[in-house]
Amino acid sequence: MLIATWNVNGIRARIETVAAWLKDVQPDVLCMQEIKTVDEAFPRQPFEDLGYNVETHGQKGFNGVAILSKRPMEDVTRGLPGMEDDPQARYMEATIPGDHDGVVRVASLYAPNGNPPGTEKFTYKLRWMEAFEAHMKAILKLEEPFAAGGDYNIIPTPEDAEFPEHWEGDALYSPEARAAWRRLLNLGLVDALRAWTSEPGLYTFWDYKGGAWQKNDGIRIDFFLLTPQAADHLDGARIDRRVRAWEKPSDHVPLLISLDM
DNA sequence: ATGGTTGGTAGCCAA
Repeated sequence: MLIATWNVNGIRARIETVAAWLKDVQPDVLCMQEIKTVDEAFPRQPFEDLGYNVETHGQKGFNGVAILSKRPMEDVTRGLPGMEDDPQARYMEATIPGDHDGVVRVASLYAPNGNPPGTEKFTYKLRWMEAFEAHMKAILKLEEPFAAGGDYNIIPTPEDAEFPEHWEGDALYSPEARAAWRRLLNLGLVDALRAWTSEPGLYTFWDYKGGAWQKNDGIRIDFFLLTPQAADHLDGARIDRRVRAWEKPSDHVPLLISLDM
């Protein structure tokens, strides 16, 4: 089964782009971030018309995540455990049956940006990552297939940026954020794209500003982290950078994984 | 060279 994650930067501004991409690639599941709308205003119809079930966890104006799935979803949960008082909509999960007899639980997450460092936004980013790490510890104990897809807002290594020097002093490249990422890997979670390929220059985000796309000033900040039981089924991972050159693009592009299940 | 695009909103705000 093909599972994708894509920070769409406003679903109401991206209906045609996302629908065209779904028609072309036909993923079984799409995790979306930054839908930037309340659930009631999410444009469900165009995606239901393409054969997708739609579950959302939105808020007014900012943030917001969603999961689209061709197969019906079960046990949908909204909000990150340990962050129950958080008004920002950044996390949801759903259980999705595979093509055969397997089942995978999927998370769609939008981790805080955290800029600028040294502010409340930065401490919120670190607090959110701590809660996510604690939740992943609990997930790993279940020893079940689990795929956490989304915008982690972390540049883990210099190899994850075309110009790492551009990101010195940025929250995404801060020692604290990178340490949070390493702790997730040290728990035993697998970076799906890196498990599949060691190809350099793989990025998922190019800023709208300063002609970043034209200069290939990209960073890899969108990921699928897999439990070992999900990684056992991994039989492909790729970034679809074509869409960054489309009309009215998001500043992020889709990341896809294929699970043989 | 504290920059300069986009989306959603009425906060120049967040990214």
